Amino acid sequence: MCRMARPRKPLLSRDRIVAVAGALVDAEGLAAVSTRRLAAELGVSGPSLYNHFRTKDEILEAVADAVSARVDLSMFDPDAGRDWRAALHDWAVSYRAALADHPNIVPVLVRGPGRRPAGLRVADAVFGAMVRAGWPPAQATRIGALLRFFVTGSALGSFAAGFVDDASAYDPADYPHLGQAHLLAERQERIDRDAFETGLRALLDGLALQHAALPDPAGGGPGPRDNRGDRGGRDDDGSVATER
Amino acid sequence: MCRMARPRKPLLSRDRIVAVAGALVDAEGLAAVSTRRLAAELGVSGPSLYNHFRTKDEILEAVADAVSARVDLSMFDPDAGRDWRAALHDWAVSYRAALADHPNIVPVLVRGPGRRPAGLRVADAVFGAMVRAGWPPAQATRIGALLRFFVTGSALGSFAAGFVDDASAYDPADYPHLGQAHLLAERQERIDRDAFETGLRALLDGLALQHAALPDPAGGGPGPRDNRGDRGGRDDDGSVATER
DNA sequence: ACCTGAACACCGTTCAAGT
DNA sequence: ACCTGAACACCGTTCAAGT
Repeated sequence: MCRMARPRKPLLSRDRIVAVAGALVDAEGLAAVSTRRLAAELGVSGPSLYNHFRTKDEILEAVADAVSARVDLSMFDPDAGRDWRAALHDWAVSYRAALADHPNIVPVLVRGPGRRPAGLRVADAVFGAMVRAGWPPAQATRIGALLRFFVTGSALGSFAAGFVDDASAYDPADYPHLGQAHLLAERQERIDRDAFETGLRALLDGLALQHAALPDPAGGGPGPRDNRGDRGGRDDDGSVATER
Repeated sequence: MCRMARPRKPLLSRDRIVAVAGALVDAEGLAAVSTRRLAAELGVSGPSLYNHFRTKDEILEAVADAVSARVDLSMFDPDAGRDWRAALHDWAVSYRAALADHPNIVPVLVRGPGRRPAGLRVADAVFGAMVRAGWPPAQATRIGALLRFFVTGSALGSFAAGFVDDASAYDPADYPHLGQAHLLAERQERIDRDAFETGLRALLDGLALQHAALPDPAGGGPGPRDNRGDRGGRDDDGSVATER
């Protein structure tokens, strides 16, 4: 009966806030998350959240980071025995699957890894593995970036999603090639997945051509060089000349 | 002096609203666009906007469409004499440039072409040109989608943007490969552009391998088939078996 | 330290009223 | 037809007050 202002045991924790916020985003979308609504879901009043996060945006960032943290990175482990191409493929597939499981948070996620720890762990793992595979550091940076472009783009901007399932919206005189556009809507997921697979294969095929054209690594050893721990750190910032 | 409720000449038009909204988005970002703020910028009161658009979101969609409309599509014109690869390259570059000119509207743009006319014109142009170049219709659909994934992903989710320009945020013990991370921030634009170029080349190289492996088009004519106007329209919906 | 209600300065949208 | 002010049901965030 005692309606206290503060219970002996804290009602909230960052983890619980993030878990409930994530569930709410998944169930009802980003727009459903207001501080008042989220607080109600947690059984507290709105301003209570500000004891644990500085802004609502920080809460959403934490939700996004939790999703990023679920992306498998084990394929970049040197002990996993995956070559760079197989590792990139597995990573992209795992990355896309994680985003597809939580599509509503993707708009937050794509704002960049930011200070989110999981985003940084990903960038570090990709970079390290590509350098170990013989890619110049500047190129390793680009590969991490461009694969992220492709995966997040495929998770966010469904191409087929645009085609509304309403044939009357499309006058064939305006769009001579889109007569079947309304059919595309119902097959959206299939098309997006096929486009993702086609694009990923093309991307990896194209990168393989570039990798094959790489000069032998300095020192001329037979195996792939492994420079964990002793990179000079002076050419991993993009300062290496581009090759075109 | 007469403060009339309605002037003899309308104060607003859809075009003027879109133009001012676009300028506001460019100058101060999406968050700065409230109906009241936009109306003030237009010299009217908030609710006036609802005489021209049904929702605020429709206004933003129109702004996004205006940006889409500025993407060059002339490279897909059969008279332009560009092969499919050169046309895709030029389109991707033009597309990215249009988005880079108006980065703040990109989150709206990536929600899909929707009913926006410009988005549909783009999809139609790419699809038509790819089919003319001999790609099976299902594959032509995928190519449009996957290039859109890559271009929008590169415009939205800057990889380097995540690295805050503050070395203290990165404990080398946590991220062994990111010692120079704070340097990345100031080179963000360069890295993103290089990653885009590297990825685009890889994508096109990879697609060229797939195109070269295509069986000869039915009918066995020497030139690329041109089926403008007489596609059956029954296999452009993704029903063609994938080749993996 | 952690939660509360009240309050501030906003939102998008509706609507009756004006001309 | 097109614009207005008033109003409704919200926002994110701050803050003094409680324990």
